[in-house]
Amino acid sequence: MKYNNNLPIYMQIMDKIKKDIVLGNVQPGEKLPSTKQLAQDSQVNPNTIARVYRELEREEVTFTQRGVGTYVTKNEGVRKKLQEIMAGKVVQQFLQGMKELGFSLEEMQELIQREKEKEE
Amino acid sequence: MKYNNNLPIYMQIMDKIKKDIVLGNVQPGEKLPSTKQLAQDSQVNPNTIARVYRELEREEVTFTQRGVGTYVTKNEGVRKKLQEIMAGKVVQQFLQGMKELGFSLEEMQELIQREKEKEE
Amino acid sequence: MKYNNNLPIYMQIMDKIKKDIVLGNVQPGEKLPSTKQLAQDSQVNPNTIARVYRELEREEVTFTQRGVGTYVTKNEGVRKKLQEIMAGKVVQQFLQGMKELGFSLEEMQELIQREKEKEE
Amino acid sequence: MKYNNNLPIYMQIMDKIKKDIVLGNVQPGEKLPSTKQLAQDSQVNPNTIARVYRELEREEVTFTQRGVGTYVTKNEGVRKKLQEIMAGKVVQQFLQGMKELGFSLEEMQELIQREKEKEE
DNA sequence: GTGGTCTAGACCACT
DNA sequence: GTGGTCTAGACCACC
Repeated sequence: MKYNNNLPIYMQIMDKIKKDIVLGNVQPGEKLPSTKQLAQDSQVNPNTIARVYRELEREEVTFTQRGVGTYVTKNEGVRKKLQEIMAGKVVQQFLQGMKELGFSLEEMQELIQREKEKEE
Repeated sequence: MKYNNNLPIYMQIMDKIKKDIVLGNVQPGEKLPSTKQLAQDSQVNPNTIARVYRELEREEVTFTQRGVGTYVTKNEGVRKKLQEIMAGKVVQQFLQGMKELGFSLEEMQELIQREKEKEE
Repeated sequence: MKYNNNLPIYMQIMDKIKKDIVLGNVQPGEKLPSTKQLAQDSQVNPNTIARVYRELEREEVTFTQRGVGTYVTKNEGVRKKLQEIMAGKVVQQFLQGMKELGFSLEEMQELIQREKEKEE
Repeated sequence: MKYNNNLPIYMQIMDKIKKDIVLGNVQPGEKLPSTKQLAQDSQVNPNTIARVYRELEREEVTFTQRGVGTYVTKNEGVRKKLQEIMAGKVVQQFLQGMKELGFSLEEMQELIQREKEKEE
């Protein structure tokens, strides 16, 4: 058994940016902070941020204009797509965690239903 | 921003043991491996395992006989209680994660429903 | 026969702190010395003090602010409660010790009474 | 602060023997076990037991006949005297402990009284 | 600077 | 051989 499964920092920052896109905190086409700026804000090495932007571009979430900056892709579908992917991860984690505790899908539904009733 | 949300090793191992109890992999009253044994198996320092067993005893999940070993509590209710507590945590994590992505409880229900249909 | 009835160091230090709270030497809400400071003062390893503060927090005698310090709980009732618990222990030890010497409760009362008269 | 205040083993064994005399488990004039025998029973070095008997003799609790054995003193008063001395220690410990917790002698009396009522 | 965790290795008490 | 305690020293996260 290994007991250190932390996500690398660059992935955590990527997730944070994606979440901001999903929630509309940053809009399609909007400029993201400079590498140096974000490095300072996140208390992280600029190389790490460079990697963040490189990977985001590879995933076609952002695009980069050399000497100018990094922008959120203008493709409007990106929001929806990101939301689905990230939600999928959360759902899978939930399903796995509950299955490991011996719960069936029906029981999971009931638990969510109970939350709904609690909210009312 | 926080870029480290890992549980400490001793808690991860506690969770692993609790999960084993919930699933019936270890029965009430059954002896758990010795600290040194589990330390070796888990590639972890014996002190860390000592802490695991100390905290589990505090939570009345196990009991300890000095010079003999650590045993799962004989109280049959423990299984049920642990299941509820641990499931509660997984559910809360799910709810929070999905809310952060802008999902409503209804949408979460639909996603689980879709999983159910996938399974059939 | 057992020839070692010493409390572990960490418990002795816990008792010392509790006693200080009971006597008002430290007030509710007051900051306790840092682990490293107290470790130096007590000529004890910082890990041992860490355990002291961890257990005190578990008993809700103190609370901890990560990166700031450890404080006596603000709940005013703590003083009274601690006093009762600790006095109970002293009384039980007394009762047991005297019973082992063949004294009755009446005789114990007389001895305390004699102390009272001595004082006057 | 020092946190190791264990009584030396030889004193603990002396106390045990005195307690037995007080309670009449061994009678005045009765023979005590041999050094070797008691050493084995107590899992202790024979030199330690030799010291026990030497000190008990010095306190005139026992007397020794060379080549024969060690005996409880025939003086009938010894029982009473030992009881008083040992009880005095227990009482002093109690008084000090309670004073450190801020209790008055009256309050101590009340607590003992409460024990008496509990017993009935 | 604070507390929190972990390792390495030691010694002790109990069986 | 078991768990319980302690030390020494290290690294991390938070403020």
